[in-house]
Amino acid sequence: MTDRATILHADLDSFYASVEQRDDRALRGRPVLVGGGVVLAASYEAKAFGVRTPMGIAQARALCPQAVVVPPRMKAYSAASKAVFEVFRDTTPIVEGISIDEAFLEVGGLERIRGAPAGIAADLRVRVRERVGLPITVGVARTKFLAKVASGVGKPDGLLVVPPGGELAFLHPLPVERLWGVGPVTAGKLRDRQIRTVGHVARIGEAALVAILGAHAGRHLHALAHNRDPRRVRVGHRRGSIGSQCALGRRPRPFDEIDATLAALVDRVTRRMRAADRAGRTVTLRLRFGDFTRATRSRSLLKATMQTRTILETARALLTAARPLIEERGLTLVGVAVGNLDRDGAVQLELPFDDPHDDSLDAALDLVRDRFGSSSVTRAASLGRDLNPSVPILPD
DNA sequence: TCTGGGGTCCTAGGACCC
DNA sequence: TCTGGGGTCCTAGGACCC
Repeated sequence: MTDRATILHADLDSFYASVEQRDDRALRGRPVLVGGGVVLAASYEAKAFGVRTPMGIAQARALCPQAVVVPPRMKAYSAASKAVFEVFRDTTPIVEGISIDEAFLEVGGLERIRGAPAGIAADLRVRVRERVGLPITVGVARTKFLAKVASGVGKPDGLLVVPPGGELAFLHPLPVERLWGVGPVTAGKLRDRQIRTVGHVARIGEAALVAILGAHAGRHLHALAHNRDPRRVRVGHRRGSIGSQCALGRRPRPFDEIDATLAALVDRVTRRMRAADRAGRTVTLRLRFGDFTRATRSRSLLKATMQTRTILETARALLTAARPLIEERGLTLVGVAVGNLDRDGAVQLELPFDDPHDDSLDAALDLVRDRFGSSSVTRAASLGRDLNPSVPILPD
């Protein structure tokens, strides 16, 4: 970690609702809900009434009867997102998109050209407002995690810089729910033990946290509570799966109808795969039942494909196998996803090492991990006696 | 007035391999 | 024949994110 706060987390405020207010004057200053069955986005005027996502539209209307409900216009949102990301990339080449409406930006090393991070962040907010017409909040900190927390605290339409040295004073009074990765289940486990603030998480020690949450989550949370987060801003992320799902409602459906829905989902997914030029090898069928339990069934093919026929055949086989479960519990949601997407553009480096336990191999791997991100680097082969060690680099 | 649609990452057991 | 370490891939489930 450097001694300067150079990581920006930029997060559009109530993104879908803001786009609707931008495009329709009549909606400005009024509570706006975007959604069909549930609220996908609520404007701050609506949030003031306690509306949250994802809440049923009916419940949201009850809280805020004067709200205007508009159906989502995904094309408008993705166009707005593209325009905002252009502003991001005009600011710095090191942009890591997290979702349609947020990204990390690394602005260290831009001092000479664009000035200090706080100024860059302020400019960024102005330019997003001028060029795209949307409010955005930016958090600035030394770590990704803290920049994200800062933008959350700084909302709406704000800028919050956490100065180096002031991190723990900022972080520790916050409720644990503010930590990235703490959802309802984890928060509940902590609350059961009277742990409510980040400061408390930091004090109780790693071993205790591991005992409560398990090895990975415990260590991770402990590190975050001390603002230890070595992750760098990464460019060139590629997703690992493409999927589509469809809620069916509570009404029982004949199996034929479910099968037809599955075919439509597979068609949608394979179209998107072809548009993105990504083939995948693992087909996953996602099911949700009347009692809200879930099940997934998956099968891996020998070879990656984007062919509708192959993927549909596989998905159908999974659906047929799950038929007894469906008839027993009643299906309320069906989805299909194709994962294990091929990593084209993979580079394979063959590095000869006489001694398989040579530390320099690990050093080389660390170097590559630092450049490309740890999840995109794997060893091709284990370093057994008679193997030819090689290191593939897979930018994802 | 019960809960959308798109994803990510982690865990854990079993099969299989050297 | 038995034992062991070290590893990969597959499948299913679960928590979490926006």
